[in-house]
Amino acid sequence: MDDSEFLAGYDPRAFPAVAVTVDVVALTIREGALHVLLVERGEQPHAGRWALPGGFIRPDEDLPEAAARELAEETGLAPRVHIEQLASYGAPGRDPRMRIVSVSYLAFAPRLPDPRAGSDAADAAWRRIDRLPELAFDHDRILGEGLERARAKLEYTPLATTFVDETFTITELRGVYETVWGVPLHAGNFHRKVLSVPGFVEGTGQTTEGGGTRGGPRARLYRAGDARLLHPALLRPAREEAAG
Amino acid sequence: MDDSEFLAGYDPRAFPAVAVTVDVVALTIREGALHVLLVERGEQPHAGRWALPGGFIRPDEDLPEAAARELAEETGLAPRVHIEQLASYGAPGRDPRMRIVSVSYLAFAPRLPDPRAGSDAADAAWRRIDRLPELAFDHDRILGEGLERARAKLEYTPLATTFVDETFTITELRGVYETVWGVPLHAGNFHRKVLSVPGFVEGTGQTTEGGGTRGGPRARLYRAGDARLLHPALLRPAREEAAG
DNA sequence: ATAGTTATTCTCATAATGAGAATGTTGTGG
DNA sequence: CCACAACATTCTCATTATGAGAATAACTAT
Repeated sequence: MDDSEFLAGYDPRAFPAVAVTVDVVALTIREGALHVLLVERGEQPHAGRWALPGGFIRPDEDLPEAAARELAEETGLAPRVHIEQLASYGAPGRDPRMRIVSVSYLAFAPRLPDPRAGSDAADAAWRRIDRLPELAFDHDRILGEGLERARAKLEYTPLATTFVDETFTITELRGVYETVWGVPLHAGNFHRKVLSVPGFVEGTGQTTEGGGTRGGPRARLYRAGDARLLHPALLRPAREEAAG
Repeated sequence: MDDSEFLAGYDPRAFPAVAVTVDVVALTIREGALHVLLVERGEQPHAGRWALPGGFIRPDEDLPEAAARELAEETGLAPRVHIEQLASYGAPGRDPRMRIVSVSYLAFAPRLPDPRAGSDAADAAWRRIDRLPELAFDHDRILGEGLERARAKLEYTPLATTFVDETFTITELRGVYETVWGVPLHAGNFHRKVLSVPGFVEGTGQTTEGGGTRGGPRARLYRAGDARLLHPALLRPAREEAAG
């Protein structure tokens, strides 16, 4: 196999230009619904279509920095934002301009302010996950994988706490699970579970000022605990699905 | 913030060259120990050091194809190899030659043949995970993340079956878990668990030719079932660890 | 006050796990 | 050929985790 061995030694500088971008799937909860940050493209290709915020990495910038910058450009970097790498995409034709490899990031954040459009975007907005237009490039796929990652991460990490305020009630936390997973959870069992997992939440000794708008007792306030992983995990209710 | 908005619109073609490589963390089990495929670098930088197999992507090639090609160049592409994307790394100084963004892949395979060195490698070999030299570039970190991913994936997917032959005994499967996790498992409980998870394995109706070399009954043979996920998962024994 | 809401705690049945042991088969060494 | 050790497989029993429903009590609005 001289041929393949020769090609393996190919000179990298002889390659056509490859550009690397980061794209961010930023999720937050607003008005009880899961939202993703989108920008309306102002330039070709796909001008006028909505897309994930993102852009080219800079020469002196590491990947996570680039992701944080892109997010900050639209939202003003909020405190307590969790960012993690999602996946990379590099199919030859995914961007018509040139060969682009995109590294995607997933961000969870508590109620963020309304975004403002960056320079290359016509508009930027938080959009409900369940009412989305078709996105530019392969961003539908990236968003889909980000959502699945987010849903899975709620199971075995305490990241749900990054969607709520510094202190929160068990019911608010349950609301995060319910809106991200899209299923109702048993209030009593959820309560028992959250309090039984070591390091998930810790009590503050305080309660809400008053009951809910429609009544009910004051709820105790908690803050995030120091666990990085939930043991045992808080699993999604089993879907019926057959094998496959 | 005109400044940041201006920079966000930066022309990508004005960027210094970025090269994209794929690196593969290929794992297999040989003689009861977990091994990773490494190549000894024949060229600068890091000539003489061991590294993960990898190389530059080609212009017409998608990322997963590039990973499969790199793996095949060293091992001759074996059947039943599972490959999945791991993560990407792009810190500005990680390769002294130029800005390189590396997309890493994780591969699981049953007993693969001895590798042969590719054109740019002085040597290639399966090396025991527990007796490794310090690797070139940031490959120690990539390998570490690959190992953790592999250990986690055994918990909730049937991927352990990709480390064994087409048909296998429950004890062989248990051996995979024990060597990847590095802990002994209770034979009886493991047996019960594997057979109780729907779609994990299916019986072939056959047994091994004879008992083990030191005695014991013939073991039943199984093949991988059609489940993609294990429900409920087969969790690692809880480590004692305090919170954190 | 009264009814409707909701946080929190309980109870009870069932599922899943960890540990240890029993049962029966098979290879090895007398 | 026989006793024994090794090992696959099955069981038992205690403990833990989960799902469902209900009880208790603290609040708001009427």
